[in-house]
Amino acid sequence: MVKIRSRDSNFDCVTCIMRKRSDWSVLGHDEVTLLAGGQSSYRYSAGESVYSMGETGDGVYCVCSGTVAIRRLDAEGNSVLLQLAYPGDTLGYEAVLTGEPHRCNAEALGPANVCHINTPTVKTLLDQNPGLGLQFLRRTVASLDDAQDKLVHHATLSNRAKLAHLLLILMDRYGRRTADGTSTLYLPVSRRDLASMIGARHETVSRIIGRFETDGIAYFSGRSVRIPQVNALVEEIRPQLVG
Amino acid sequence: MVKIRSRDSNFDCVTCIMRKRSDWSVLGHDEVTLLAGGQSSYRYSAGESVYSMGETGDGVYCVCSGTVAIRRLDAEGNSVLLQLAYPGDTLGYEAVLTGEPHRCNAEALGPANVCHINTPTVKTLLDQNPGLGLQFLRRTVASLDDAQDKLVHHATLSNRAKLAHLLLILMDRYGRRTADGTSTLYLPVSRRDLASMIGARHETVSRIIGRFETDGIAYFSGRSVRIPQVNALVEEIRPQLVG
DNA sequence: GGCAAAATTTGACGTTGGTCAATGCACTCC
DNA sequence: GGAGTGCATTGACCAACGTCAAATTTTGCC
Repeated sequence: MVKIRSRDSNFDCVTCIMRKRSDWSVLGHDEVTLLAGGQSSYRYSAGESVYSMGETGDGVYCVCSGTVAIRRLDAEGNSVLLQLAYPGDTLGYEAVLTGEPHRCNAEALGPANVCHINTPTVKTLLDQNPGLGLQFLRRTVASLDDAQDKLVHHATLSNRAKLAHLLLILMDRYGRRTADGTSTLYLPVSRRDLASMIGARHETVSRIIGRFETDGIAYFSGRSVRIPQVNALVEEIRPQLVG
Repeated sequence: MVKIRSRDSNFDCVTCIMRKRSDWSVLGHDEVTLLAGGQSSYRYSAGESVYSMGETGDGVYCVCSGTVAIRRLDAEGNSVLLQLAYPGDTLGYEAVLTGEPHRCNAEALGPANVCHINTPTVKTLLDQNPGLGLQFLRRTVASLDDAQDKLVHHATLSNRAKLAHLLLILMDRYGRRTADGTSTLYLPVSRRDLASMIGARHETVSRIIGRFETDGIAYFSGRSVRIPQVNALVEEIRPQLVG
């Protein structure tokens, strides 16, 4: 993780193009100046930690580029990948709001620019502009909705269906349609993370992948995936409770 | 569901003792008056619906007494019990904030008093008092944290461990310690709901209950549960991935 | 480029837990 | 009081999936 020099206007909230797509879009001109004053930009490499479970929240983080994985570990060290954060997403505000330590790890999955906004600045802005809190609230409600959908899926879908569903979600962000109607996808995560996202073991994911290939549904090579018919994945998602 | 007459001071926000334990505790005197003006009290019987998936949110609901179950259904009609709401909890604000229809059903599990606060009043209060939004935000963050913990449990615990864990949680609210060190518990939900809460089939829950009894861990009779040693339940919760 | 560590795949095996079906039980409604 | 309805329990069966272990590939790092 490297700090980016403060005067670089490519990494300044005032000019940041991500800001308009983020929670901070509700701020007025003076408030953006205040934001810029409490902000520092950092460059992370793949695998570097943005914050860790148990640490005290010392501010919030705003993703400018790259993908950040939000993970939670249980007592035995099993890691579960709960969420992928993308440019425009704000992270770590839970700890600032509750005063509790972070409940998750945040880790850059690849090269990523992430800005830090210190706690005093965040609290001042929250007090000053009710819209900012509502924006955070809307985002948190969306995350909650997402988590609850996952709970429903965990309760009703087979691992095979859950993997198909996850591939469809990843398609939205990482997929490309090629001319002949097939789609390709470069996975942002390892097989282990894939497994933890659907609540299965990584060996099981390997086997499901094998069956997807024999069934002609998706072909994997490392992190590249080729999907001849996206609809075939949709067909896989049928609630049918299974071991 | 029966409307309670408006002038009954036992069901008025100004005098409501639940208010001080709820999100609305941040309101000032004038704001409470405004709240009371936009509020109506209702009495629900067991099984009655407070709101349903797909309906447009026409305000928020505040639980005064009783327990309200928050459920989500999937496309095939499988119901998953996501949350139990207790006196002081505010429900349905997600739909008001996002403008989207309700994503869950809310249903009284037994006799319950629930107040309704109409959307204009809620929006006025949110604009007027930034603390109210922050209060909602804090509560939503807590719900999200809870949902994510469940996701981790679904990914790492066996159904038996999950049921033990659920019983411990229900003990906190519905349990009683008797003189001789044993504890008793009256379940607020059916076996089916119990099953959906841990992501298992109701037959599986029946069998786990049978094994808890042969193992001397917990004895079930209808919705009554007797637990000789609460610690025995804690022992059951060990992450060990399993079928 | 080459070594070490990590990730992935594959196999064999046992268990959990889902499916289907039958029965018993509790409650409500005429 | 009897029929009807939904819930719970139990049994038989087996497919899905976790566990353990070993082989193989990929990745990261000097």
